[in-house]
Amino acid sequence: MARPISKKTHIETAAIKLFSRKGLAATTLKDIALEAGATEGALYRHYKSKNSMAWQLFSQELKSFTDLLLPILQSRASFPDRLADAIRYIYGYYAQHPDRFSFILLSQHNFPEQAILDETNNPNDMAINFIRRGITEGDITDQDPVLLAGLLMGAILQPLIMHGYGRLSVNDQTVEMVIEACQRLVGCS
Amino acid sequence: MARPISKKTHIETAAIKLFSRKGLAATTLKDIALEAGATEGALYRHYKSKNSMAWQLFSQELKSFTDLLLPILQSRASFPDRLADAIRYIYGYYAQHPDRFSFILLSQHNFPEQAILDETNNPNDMAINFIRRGITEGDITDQDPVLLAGLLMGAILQPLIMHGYGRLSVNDQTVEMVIEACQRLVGCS
DNA sequence: TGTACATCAGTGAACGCGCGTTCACTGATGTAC
DNA sequence: TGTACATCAGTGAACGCGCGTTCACTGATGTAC
Repeated sequence: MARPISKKTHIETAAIKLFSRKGLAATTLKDIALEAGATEGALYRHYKSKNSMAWQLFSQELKSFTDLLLPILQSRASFPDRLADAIRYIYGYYAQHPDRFSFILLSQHNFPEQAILDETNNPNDMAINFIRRGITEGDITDQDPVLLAGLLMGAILQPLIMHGYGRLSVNDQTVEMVIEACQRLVGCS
Repeated sequence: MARPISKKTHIETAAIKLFSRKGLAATTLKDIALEAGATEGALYRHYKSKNSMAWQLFSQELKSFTDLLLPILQSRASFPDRLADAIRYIYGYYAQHPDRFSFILLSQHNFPEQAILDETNNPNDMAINFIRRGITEGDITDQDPVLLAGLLMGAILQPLIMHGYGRLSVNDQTVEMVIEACQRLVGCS
């Protein structure tokens, strides 16, 4: 018999799934242990505490998401293409890992004090720098990059949130429409 | 001496403030009582339970927000003007009542089962109907109204979320830039 | 006008449950010799 | 090769704290007569 999947993996999958649906505070260790087929004690073989587990999972998931997004935003492609590629990547990531993506999205504001992420991991800063470069290189008109990044991120993410709550179906055609709308929004096409 | 403000008002203000900052699950009745200058028992003179209090506050706050938004969306003004007026109203409401607005925004997904709001109170449906009318009356090109409503709501709300976390300052000029960006987004100008 | 009673917001101590956390123990696996 | 020991993921019972909730009581206000 092949080596079975470790309990740690089960615990992480279960935790991310439950955190993404019920939120950090409303998810209990009992919930997680039950979903993972483990005991509550097993959790403490791998994590110091519930909060430290949540934070550890959050930063590892965020890193795995941003590690591939950053090179897209920084590539040599044209501005509209970079924007389109980024949106395709985000929607593809969500389609493949809905729980992991929702977990990042919903937990991002739950770590008040430790929230000192460097610029290469923080999606906010990544978006702002992306817009800044677009302005510098003359692809979009000069305006507040922080505001434009906010408008853009909201437009990109809200349809995914609505999909998560069953209010919107998302397919390849949807993604292309999101791309067109976002290109209009930033005024680059 | 004038009649003092009732404890109930203090409790409601405190609850909304704390709920909007820490979330429903992470806010305790002790927190609320402390902030309101009341005792935990006092809470049960006005509400059946913590959850019922949260739900009652949420629907009353949502109603007070949407009661003025709906007529703007349904007015006889041109489509771009209705959109601009709606955004000015939303940003004005946030400026006047940041806690109440954030409470609506952050709590909207915390009531899974009772979430049967009618179309006149549900901001999602209001936005969709607004877009639908724009399409019907030929102000914007025919496309999925649910998706476009999502893109629009995301773009409008995200800058306010960023303001709440201190990442963006918002003034009258900002609002006008949001309006222009949203008009480009829906493609109506 | 004063007196007796009803109402009700608010108090503060107490309760019990569920939560995160601890800990002695088990059993499987790896390692030294 | 077999034996003795170390390591460590996982167990499950137990613990104590903090939470939402209850309740007997208080005191102020309104009302009937």
